[in-house]
Amino acid sequence: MISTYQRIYAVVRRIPRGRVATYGQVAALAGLPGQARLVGYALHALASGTAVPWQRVINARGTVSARGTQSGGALTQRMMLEREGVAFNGAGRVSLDRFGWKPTGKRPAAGRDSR
DNA sequence: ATGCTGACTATGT
DNA sequence: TACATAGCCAGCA
Repeated sequence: MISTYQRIYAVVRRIPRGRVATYGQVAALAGLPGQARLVGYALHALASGTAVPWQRVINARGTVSARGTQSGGALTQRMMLEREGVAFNGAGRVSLDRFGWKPTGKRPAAGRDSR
């Protein structure tokens, strides 16, 4: 039996490397429009060992959300994303316009700088 | 069964 | 752009 969480994990697993998706985005794809909190909570409850690129899931602001415990975990996540090719600006934010994952398969044309 | 908490988002100031 | 407030669902005590 698949729980709501399993659904979220499935969506997150579909995020290609070098791309990031917002909680709201994943929530909508998982069939939970507006329930971004559940996505974050699901990832929090994510058991170690589960193959889910939770690191590619960030908030709508393009920043990495901090999780109560495990201080610095967000920092590690940021490092992993940079390793995949995701660039962070001085404010520690990611340009969703360039690295935001397009579930529709549509891509903002390769190599497109907006600013 | 009820109540609280939680990796969020949208809107208003 | 940043801060504050309201709404939402699932899991645990």
